[in-house]
Amino acid sequence: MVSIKEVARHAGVAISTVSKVLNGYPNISEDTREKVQQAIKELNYIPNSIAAALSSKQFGRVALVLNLERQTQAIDQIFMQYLAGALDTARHRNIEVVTIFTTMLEGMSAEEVTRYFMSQSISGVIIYGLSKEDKVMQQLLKEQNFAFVVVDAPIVNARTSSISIDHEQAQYDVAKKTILDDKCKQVLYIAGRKDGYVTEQRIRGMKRLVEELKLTMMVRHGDFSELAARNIALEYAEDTDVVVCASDLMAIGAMNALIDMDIFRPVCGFDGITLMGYVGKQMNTIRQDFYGISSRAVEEIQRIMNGGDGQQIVMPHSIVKMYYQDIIC
Amino acid sequence: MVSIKEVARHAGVAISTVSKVLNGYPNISEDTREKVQQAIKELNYIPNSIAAALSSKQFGRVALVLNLERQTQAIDQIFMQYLAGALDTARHRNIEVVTIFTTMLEGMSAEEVTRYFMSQSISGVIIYGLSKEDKVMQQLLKEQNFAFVVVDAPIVNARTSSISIDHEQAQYDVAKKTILDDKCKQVLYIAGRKDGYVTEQRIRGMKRLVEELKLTMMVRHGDFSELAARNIALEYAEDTDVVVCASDLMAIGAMNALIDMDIFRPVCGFDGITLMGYVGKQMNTIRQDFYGISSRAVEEIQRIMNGGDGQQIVMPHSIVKMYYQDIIC
DNA sequence: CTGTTAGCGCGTTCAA
DNA sequence: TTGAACGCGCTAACAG
Repeated sequence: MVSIKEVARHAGVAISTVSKVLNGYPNISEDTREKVQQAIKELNYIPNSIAAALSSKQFGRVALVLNLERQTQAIDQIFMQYLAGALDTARHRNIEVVTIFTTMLEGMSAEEVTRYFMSQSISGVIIYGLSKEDKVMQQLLKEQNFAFVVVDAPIVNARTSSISIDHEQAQYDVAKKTILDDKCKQVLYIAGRKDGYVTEQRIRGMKRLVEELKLTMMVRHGDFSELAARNIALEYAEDTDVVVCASDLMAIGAMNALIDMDIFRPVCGFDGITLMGYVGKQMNTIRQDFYGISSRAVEEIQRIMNGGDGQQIVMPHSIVKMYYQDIIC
Repeated sequence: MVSIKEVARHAGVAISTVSKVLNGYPNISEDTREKVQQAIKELNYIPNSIAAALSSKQFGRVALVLNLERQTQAIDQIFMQYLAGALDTARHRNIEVVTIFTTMLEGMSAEEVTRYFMSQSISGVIIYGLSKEDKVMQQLLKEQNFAFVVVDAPIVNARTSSISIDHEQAQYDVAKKTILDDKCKQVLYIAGRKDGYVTEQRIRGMKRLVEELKLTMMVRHGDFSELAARNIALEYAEDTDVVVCASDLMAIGAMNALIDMDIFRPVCGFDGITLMGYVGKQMNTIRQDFYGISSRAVEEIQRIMNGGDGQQIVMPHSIVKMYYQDIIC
């Protein structure tokens, strides 16, 4: 492997001069700059980013921590988008990224995870799909040994930023559109897991809407499970005008239940995943730009790693109507 | 950040002694070993893996290159399983891994990609979803500058191993089971993309079966697209007894077509993705252990990085019958 | 504008 | 069995 030293010798300059050219420092004459570039080309020199990191003490790698839920495999699409957004942006900004699934961290204490991160020179962590019950991550967030960005969880402190759409408003918007289109009065709301961060926010959105439009609402927790939503719909949908679901997957479950019951009710979902198209019906849903959120998260983690304060970031959302043709064309 | 130097001072020994203890060298007295361990604990010392890599010149990171297709978003599940398998195993074996999407490499020449990999100290590459048309990757494979493991493509050379199930046999197996169950004679086979590596292998499996059971077969290319498969089924399914598809997604398209046509034909798929359950019907499909394949791929890349020769690895497959209840419970 | 020097944190001889 | 010394490839003062 050809090193900076050989380049320097070949170009007849000092090592540091080569380094300066490499890193675009000022105060280098056009003349020597070209000589160095020439030598680099001729020797096919490739800088060693590891050595550079060690020397500059600019470690600062970023861990992408993905908390995959067992039951919702079908929505891997969301995590894939998150990954794509983060990896693309990190590459663009020259940030080293380590992909980590929480399954790999199972059985480790907060301290062990900290040590692991540190040994990997990780100084920033982006968490996707954080659960309230994840004691270890909660502990890490409290200790503030790293810079954090938490996606879809409203945690903010000196070293932690939160990023997500406005779930309260989004749930309000999509339900309102669905309800007004069909002049509904009685709402069945199938919410997410009781301990989920976004669950409460979305319920608040629904309550605001119910008050505003003078509706009645029944709330049941479907735990983001298709089957649970299906059973809830089977039990309660008949007596209501519309079924609002806190996730696309639950909307699909509810829709299937309605088909089995042979009754029609408007249904709306939340996420905008491709899978929605496979049910063959059309539904309103909230579209989130997962790629963009994750891309933004990387920019934000960099800011915090550089000493910036944690803050809350709200991303825009939109309502889309998804149906079969949208998907397969 | 506490370094090895401080540990040495704290323990009253030399730096090299600490290093030896750390790396489990022999010829260290039990006495000093304990002293060092003690100091490590007290100072909460965390080894810096980057510096260790630089010093030992043991870089050897592994790139996971994921070639995501635009049209098949619904099967992100497969890539997620691949990722999980590779990441888990890499962590277990203490191999550094870099996750890369081919979209990040678009517009780069083979040489640029080589330089990029080298600057990242990447010496092994695992490729998922390789396309025959990917000139850059094909070039890299030819140049053999890195160790390679290619998943689902039959490429083997001195520095490249191939790993996959036996697609010929798997296609044969699942079709045979489906056909024998219903005593079919006329087969509609919806194959994958014409230039796909696995497409030919699976067609061979079908041909063998057709000969053996004295069937007639019509082959059409559905390009792994749900819509294309749907259209093919609409056009030809009526005149056949059974529809065999080279992917689950196409099986879903065919199944939906059959429902629209209001006729019944047994359908079988290939992949075993969760999504299969959402069509609400039961189908045979090939189940691949994506996690296990990827895990094995990491072991293999390590072997090749250590100088082993490329080889072909065949993983086992199985047939499963998937239906709604399997998925949501 | 350029070169010299001193590390970054660690692994690895080679003497002692 | 231990430790001093060197070097991995590079960056960052500082001096010239």
